[in-house]
Amino acid sequence: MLFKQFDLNYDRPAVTKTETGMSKHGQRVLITLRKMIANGELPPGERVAEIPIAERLGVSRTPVRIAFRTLEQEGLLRKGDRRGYTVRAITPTEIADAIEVRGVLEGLAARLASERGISLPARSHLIECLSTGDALFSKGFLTDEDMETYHDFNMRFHNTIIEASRNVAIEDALSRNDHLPFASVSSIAFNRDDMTGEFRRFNFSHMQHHIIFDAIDNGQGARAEALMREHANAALRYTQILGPTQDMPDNFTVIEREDTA
Amino acid sequence: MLFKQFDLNYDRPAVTKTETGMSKHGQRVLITLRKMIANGELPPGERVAEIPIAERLGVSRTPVRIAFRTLEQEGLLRKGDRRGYTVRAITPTEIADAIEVRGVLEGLAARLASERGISLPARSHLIECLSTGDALFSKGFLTDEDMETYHDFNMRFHNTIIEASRNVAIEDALSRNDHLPFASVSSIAFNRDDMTGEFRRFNFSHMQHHIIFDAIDNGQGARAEALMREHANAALRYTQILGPTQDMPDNFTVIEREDTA
DNA sequence: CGTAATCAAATTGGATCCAATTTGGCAAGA
DNA sequence: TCTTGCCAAATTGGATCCAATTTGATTACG
Repeated sequence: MLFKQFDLNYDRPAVTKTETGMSKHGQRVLITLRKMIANGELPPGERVAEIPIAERLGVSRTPVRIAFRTLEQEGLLRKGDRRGYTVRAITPTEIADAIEVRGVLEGLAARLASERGISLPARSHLIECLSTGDALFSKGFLTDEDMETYHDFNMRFHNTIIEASRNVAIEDALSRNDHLPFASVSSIAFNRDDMTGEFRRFNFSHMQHHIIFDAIDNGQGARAEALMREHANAALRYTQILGPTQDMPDNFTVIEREDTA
Repeated sequence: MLFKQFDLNYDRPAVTKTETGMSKHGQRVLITLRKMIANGELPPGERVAEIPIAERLGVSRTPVRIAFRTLEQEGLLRKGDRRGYTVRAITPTEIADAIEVRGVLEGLAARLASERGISLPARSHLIECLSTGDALFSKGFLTDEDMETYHDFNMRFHNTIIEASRNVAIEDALSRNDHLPFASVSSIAFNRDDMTGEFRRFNFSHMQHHIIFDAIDNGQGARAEALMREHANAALRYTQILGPTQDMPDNFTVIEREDTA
């Protein structure tokens, strides 16, 4: 997990995570390109060629070629008719679309988890996530560290329900959204200058978690589905914050999970 | 589009479609590997290495490497912990899961199309698809050529609704399913030895198309969504036909669209 | 002056070579 | 006989080279 400002420079030497055993260059190129697209360093509509990118990142064309295909699959690049790729525009509308899709898919997961019943370990895990949140919000305020805690158990809460659905296709369908900024649970943003407002916002989200669990735990599939759909709208706020240029204001902090795939 | 038996051999010299301007080898390798996985020529769980596949297909390792990444994104391959890829098992359960996801996503598309209203050209296109079907079924029986016609307008009907939703994320989320056999509208199968039964089955599907259009055309979003979800279950039949070995009986004919991406 | 044709530069895809890492076997010692 | 360590073979990823295709520009001709 990463805790950072949004507008940091991504040109750092990428020292982290050399222990994975995976190829160094390939992963780094992929992650770097994702971020360059996400923050507009590669403007939407811009044509990207292999050679300039390879030189810019200091690698050969091979890992760049691999990364381009992957980014095309992820929807971040679009291949032209004849030659080359262009950066796909990630507009607030597209993010809102992706959030709506996520709500529907996670709603399906919640309904299936309700109908099929969740395992005891999964249930315990969800309860643990809820308790962690209760402890957080019972203080009456939120710190920056609390936000990281929230981000962590929020992600686990959602992933647990997706697993509990026992429908592997849901995770596959969601994996595309995971690479769009702010369209998945793997990234949240909050305004450091309005922590009171953010407390109320995230507390509301947490209360939704409670009633979603209640619905699932009582086998109320339709209720769980509707609540989870509504819960996804909590992320719609980011489409209001982000302008057309995708500039995140300086007083916002972004927490996101480091992409691995 | 392709009209063929399911168990033909895919080792033919691949003469078709040289006019696309796209790379010959890369596309062919990708398509061939998809089919080899789909029909079990590469058994589930089997470890696939670059060199044997490259030699088997008569190309160098480069296009195979590209194809492996794409197939991993599509969910047909899974990469091992340390090295290599393994063929992901495509069980009837997984196909059923994917069909359920498709129903939910297309249901969302139908609801959005209802709520936002469809354009006049899209409406005309849907009506044209319905008329084509009416002409087909009014004969009282179906021929093999009719099935190809059905497959064609069925695909266009569904794609038109997805476009009419004006939510681009839906198409992205569905694109993964499109590569699973029988999980998308791009492939249908029918029993040549029971064309009477198939007539009734596809006629029912067509009637569903009618009421889905009616719901969309009247702005009944919830109804359209529910109907489209139910409509997806028509594909669930394939999970009954396909055994655990994914063997399609000889008396079944499969119509599927040639994969391009 | 405009249009078409040809040629050069750029870009992409495939093949091959090289380095790095892992896997598996074989041998030696406890 | 079992375990451990080392070496070789295999596999993968990156870099470079080569071929094919496209773009665009310049020139020549109408």
